[in-house]
Amino acid sequence: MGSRHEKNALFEAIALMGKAFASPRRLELLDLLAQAPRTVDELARASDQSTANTSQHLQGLHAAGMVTRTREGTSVRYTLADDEVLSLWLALRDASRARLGEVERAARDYLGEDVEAIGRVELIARMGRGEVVLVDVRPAHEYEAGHIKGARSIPLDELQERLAELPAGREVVAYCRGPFCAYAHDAVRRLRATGRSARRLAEGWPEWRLASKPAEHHRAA
Amino acid sequence: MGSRHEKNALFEAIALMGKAFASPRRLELLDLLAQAPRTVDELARASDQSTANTSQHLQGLHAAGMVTRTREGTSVRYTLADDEVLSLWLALRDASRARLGEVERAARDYLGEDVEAIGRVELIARMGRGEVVLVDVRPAHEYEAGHIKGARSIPLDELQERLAELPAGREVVAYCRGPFCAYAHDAVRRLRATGRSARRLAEGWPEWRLASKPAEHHRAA
DNA sequence: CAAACTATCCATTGATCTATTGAATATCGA
DNA sequence: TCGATATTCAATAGATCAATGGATAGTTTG
Repeated sequence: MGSRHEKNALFEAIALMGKAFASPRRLELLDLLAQAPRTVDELARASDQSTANTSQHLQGLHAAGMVTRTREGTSVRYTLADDEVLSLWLALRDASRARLGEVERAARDYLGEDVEAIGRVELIARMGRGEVVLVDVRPAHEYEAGHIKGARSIPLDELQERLAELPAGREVVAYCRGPFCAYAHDAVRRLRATGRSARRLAEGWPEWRLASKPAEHHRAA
Repeated sequence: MGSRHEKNALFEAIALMGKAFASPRRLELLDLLAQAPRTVDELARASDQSTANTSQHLQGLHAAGMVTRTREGTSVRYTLADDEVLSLWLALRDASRARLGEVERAARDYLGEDVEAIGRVELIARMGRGEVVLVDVRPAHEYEAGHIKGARSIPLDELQERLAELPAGREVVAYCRGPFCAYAHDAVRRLRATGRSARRLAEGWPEWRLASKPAEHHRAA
């Protein structure tokens, strides 16, 4: 006990979990799972990689205790293990954005020109006064897996056809998966192109949900 | 914009930071830096690895924006970049402990038989009533870099010789670097061997400091 | 300026990780 | 039971990473 050997073993064990965060593919899977549980096949298609590869990465995440799986008939559905994993992923994502120029640059390239955002507190205030209509532009099944109270679901695909559903007088606020998700940006651009006033919510559903939870610990700068 | 290529670039950029957490050596360096800034040479000796290797890992951490460095004469001193990095490391450590049996096992092997611990709130209460004496058993320079208010420094090395400094009537509470640090465990065992009543503080200095800070965000399950 | 010291660079080696392919397994429905 | 679908396993080659030892560069002291 107390020797170098045991100490190494300890850090190696912790690094097992660290390694899970070391591959872009796995991070993308985590990001998808943060929205809703999914099957291997769905994840493979959503992340544009082979099923075998997806399965392997999912097993890596499973070995690190970060996801759980349940068999559903012929397919296997993976789920994020718990909110601790979710918050860890969000913290890593935010930290990397704050300190790596590459991330910020890649985000700009991916998201296109920034569109005006609205924050949590302002949204709550304006919703309370009935001044805005909140729209979840993620795919329908992600909305069904959980969404901000008071939001209506209009997946980005269907936005053009369903414009009429949006009351003309009120500002539209769109949200999606999070700060690195292009859906809300896209939605706002399209809405503005039709002359409506629209903004995007700065955060996505997972962040909103975590922030709404009774904080047990509190740790993060 | 919005293509698969840009999305890949984004996740690759985030993974740059994830990779920093993927090596046990780097984690050990982070753990040491969480206590106090140190030079390359100090880190190399504290982690039992070659200077060249230590330097390389430190540069990796630097590239990920997790540490800063300042030249001090002939040597270079590395410092943890900020509390966001610290809390990320602590969160990873705790999460891995909670979900990987390997970590818990390795921790037990390293720490030896568990000794009775005292929590934050109880300690504060008892200190307020003057019932306990709080001892920081880390190396002196870590104490100097920051310590719990009201604690006195008695490095583990010097504990035997300085037993007389501890008032006989009061319970002794020892703390050190954190839950995976053996110093406090050791100290408590030795104190008890001399017939004193002693417990270890469940957390270490970095956790204490973070928990005492005004929480800005709060994120972690 | 030279000597001593510290940190970094560099090339090499061995180990580990990733993606791919094709085969194997499990479940469901006919 | 057979065929179809979904997932996992096994084997491979290519890429990346970690550690080593020796050379190099920057800083202080004599």
